[in-house]
Parts: sequence; structure tokens; C-alpha cells
Amino acid sequence: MLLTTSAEENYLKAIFKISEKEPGPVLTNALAAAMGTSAASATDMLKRLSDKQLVAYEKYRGVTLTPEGDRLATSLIRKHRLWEVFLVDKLGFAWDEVHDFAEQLEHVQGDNLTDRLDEYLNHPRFDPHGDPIPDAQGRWIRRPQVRLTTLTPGQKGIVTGVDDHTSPFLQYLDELGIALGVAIELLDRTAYDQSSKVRIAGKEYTLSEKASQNLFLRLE
Amino acid sequence: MLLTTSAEENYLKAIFKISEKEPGPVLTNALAAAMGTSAASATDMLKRLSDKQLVAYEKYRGVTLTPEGDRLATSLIRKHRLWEVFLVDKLGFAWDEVHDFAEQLEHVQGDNLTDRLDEYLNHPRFDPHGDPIPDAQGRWIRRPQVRLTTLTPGQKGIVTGVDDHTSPFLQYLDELGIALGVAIELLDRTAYDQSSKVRIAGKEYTLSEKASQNLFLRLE
DNA sequence: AAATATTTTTAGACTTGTCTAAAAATAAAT
DNA sequence: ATTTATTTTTAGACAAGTCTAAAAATATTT
Repeated sequence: MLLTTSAEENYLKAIFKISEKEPGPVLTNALAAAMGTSAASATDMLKRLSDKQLVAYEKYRGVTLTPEGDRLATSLIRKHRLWEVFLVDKLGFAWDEVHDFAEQLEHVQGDNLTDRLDEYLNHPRFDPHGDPIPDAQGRWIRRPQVRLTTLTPGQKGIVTGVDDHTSPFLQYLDELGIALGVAIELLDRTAYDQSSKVRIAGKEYTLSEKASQNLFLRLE
Repeated sequence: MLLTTSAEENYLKAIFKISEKEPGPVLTNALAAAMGTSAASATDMLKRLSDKQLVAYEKYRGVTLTPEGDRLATSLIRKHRLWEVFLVDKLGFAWDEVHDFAEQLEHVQGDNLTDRLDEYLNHPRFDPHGDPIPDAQGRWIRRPQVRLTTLTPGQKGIVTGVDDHTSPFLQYLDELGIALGVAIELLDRTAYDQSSKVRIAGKEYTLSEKASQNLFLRLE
């Protein structure tokens, strides 16, 4: 059994998430930026994680997760997302309120807690933001989804996720009646600023390019 | 709003619990013993807690909680016990498995989490070990209960709590069919070692003085 | 290829929380 | 009341995680 601190775990998650977006080793600066810390602190931490065999780290060349580090990061994301499901489905929080809680809850350690929670929640495969929840073996379900910005006028889709988890965006979606599972039809795209004219539940709205970029849809 | 670390919170809880048993200021050594640490470390922490106005600390004279420290300690106990109810009632853990989890969960910070959890659990007033759960205002429900060692032969009672939360004791009770709400009749007390002959669900058992001491009952 | 810019690492310091060993204060015993 | 024992505090050190500033390595530009 391996002992890890919350700080170490947060770095592992950050490395995982950066690796997801850009293949290849994660650079110190990118990691420091993601963690909101200095490059010096990131270097210190990389040495610690390397000592614990959780990352493969080469000076000046960046860092990648070892299989063990990958397993741990995946487990953290699993825990985070399961707790988010709990907070929304069971405790009745809104989808923009749960991130900070889950950020703490994901670090709770101990045998079986995650699997029992998973069982209790009925093995959810997606969290309240539509992100997939890895199963107990670390397997992911990735479903095909596209950004609203990639649709051509006339196409319809069902909202399956968001790429911005901040409260202002999520609350804005709430105001428009946009939630997971809601149908959206792209009516037109404004040439000038790439904003989207859409129909949601019979009503028409305009979404900025920024907002459109952050909405994931499954095509109908 | 006041920021506290888990370490500080654990000291506050320890001070609270020692104060419950023995009135008057808590001495440094007693606190160090309760925390499993050295008197020097306890002194260090008392200075920090004193700076934060959570305790009233006088060198060589011991420490007491300030109203704010008392409020915080009570809230921690509330959180701990609510999480224990969740772990047992919702996730299906046994009463001897939940302490370490709750010890971590009680430190999760954020608005409303505790009250929502309380609501979700239907405002339980006692935890899985029979300990009272303070309400949102920090009010306690204390119910009259006595130790099995104080009964006279022939008296009956209902199990309402335990004074030893360790797995060996709780699992021993499981084996005997002793759980909260179970009726116990004291048949006889052995003069030699003060052990208790009892009847539980029609069957007779012998409980050591130590075990009897750790069982709380409501008299019938 | 040399100069410049960027990135990364090292060095030294700070905080929290811990430790051991020694000093100081208090309490108990003669 | 003085010695002895106990309790508590101080002093100095350590680890984790952070910081800033400076040095070193790498990348880019000319």
C-alpha cells in the first residue's frame, strides 16, 4: 500500500488532465500553471513523486505518469465524480456547487469506500457535468460528442456535457434551461462573431462562440 | 470566517472530550496523551489555538475552549457522527468500520454540506454507537443511561450506547447479538470478578466487568 | 555559431506540525 | 523549608510544501 498526501494527489491529477489534452511529457511550467504555483514548487513535487515511482521524470524534459501513477490519478477522478453524483443526486446540490466539496472528498482514504459509494449510487457512468466515471478497474466509457461550434445549421443534438465547470457558465446554462439531456437545434451561425442561434424547448436563444465552444452534444 | 487545519480541529475535539469527562482546565499532558503525541507538540499547538482565540490557555495552568472553540468542536462532533450514520445506514458499513472514514470526512469544509447531509439522513439524533448528534445550533440531546455494571440482578435494560468504539469490542458485541435497542437482563453478578450473567434474546451469556463497564443501557 | 530569450532547476528561507533533550515551573514529600 | 518528583515549556532539529531570487540548461533568433 502506498501513502500519498492530498498535495501529491492533486499534482497527479493535474498531470493526468494535461496529458489528456496534449500528448507527450507534461512540462514543469504547464504543471505549475495548472496548480497555480511556481515552477520551483512543481520541480520539488516532481522529485517527490518520482521517488515514489508515481511519475517518470527527466530533468528539463518533463514528466509522465507511471502505470501506478495513472492508476492513482484515475482512481481520484473516479472518487471525485462519484462524490459529485452523491452531492447532486442525494443531497440536492446544484451542478455548480459541488466541485469544491468533491475536491476534498476525493482524498478520503480507506478500503471499499469508493466501491460502496459506487454501488449505493447505482454505478453511475457519468457525473453531473456529463464527464465519464471510470469503473473500479479504471476503465472509461467515452461517448462520441461534439462541440456546438462544430454543428452546421439545421443539425440537432442532445446536451451531454460541458467543458467549463465554473459557476458563472453553469448558472447561465440554468437560466437558458440547458441541462444534460436537453435537445438543442442549431438554427444559424452569425458570420460576424460566430455566435449560435439555437432553439431550446421551442424558444430561440443566441449563444456566444465561447459558450457554444463549451457545450458538448450527441448528434441526433 | 475562520480557517482551521485538520490538526487544529483534532486538538479542539480532544480538548472538548477531555473536558466532558473531567471538569476544569485540560492539562497539557492529558491532551498530549489523548492525541498520541508529546507534551511539547501539544504546547506548540495550544499557542496556535490560543492565537486563533479558539482556546483560553494559561501557561502551566491548562486550557479551556472559548465559546468559538466550543462551537467548532461541537460542529466537528456533529459532522463526524452524521457521516457515521451515512456510512452505516446508506453505504452499509458495520459500526466498527466507520470511525476512520468519519475522522476524515468531518474535516470537509464548505457551506451547507453538514445541514444537507443532516436533512438527507432525516435528522438522526444518535449515531450508530448511540452517541447523541448535536443539532445545527449545537444543542445536545442527552438521554439517561447507565452502565451495565450499575444494574442490580433482576433489572432489565435496552442497549443505548457503548463507551468503547474499537473493533474488537464492537465485533464481540456483534457475536453476542448485542446491538443498539437490544434488551438485556442482568441475572447475576459474580462476586469474584464482577462479571455479569445476562440474558439476551432468551440465551444466557457472561460478560466481563470490562465489557459490562462499556455498555450503556436505558432502564426498562 | 553566437547572442538572446525562455524554461527549468537550485539555493535559501518560511510555515505547520512533529520530534528529542534540556531547562524551568509546579507539586509532592520528607 | 528544602529536597525530590512531576509537569510543562523552551530550544533546536526535521519533513512537507510553499515562496523568491539566482543559476543553469534548453530553445530561439539573428
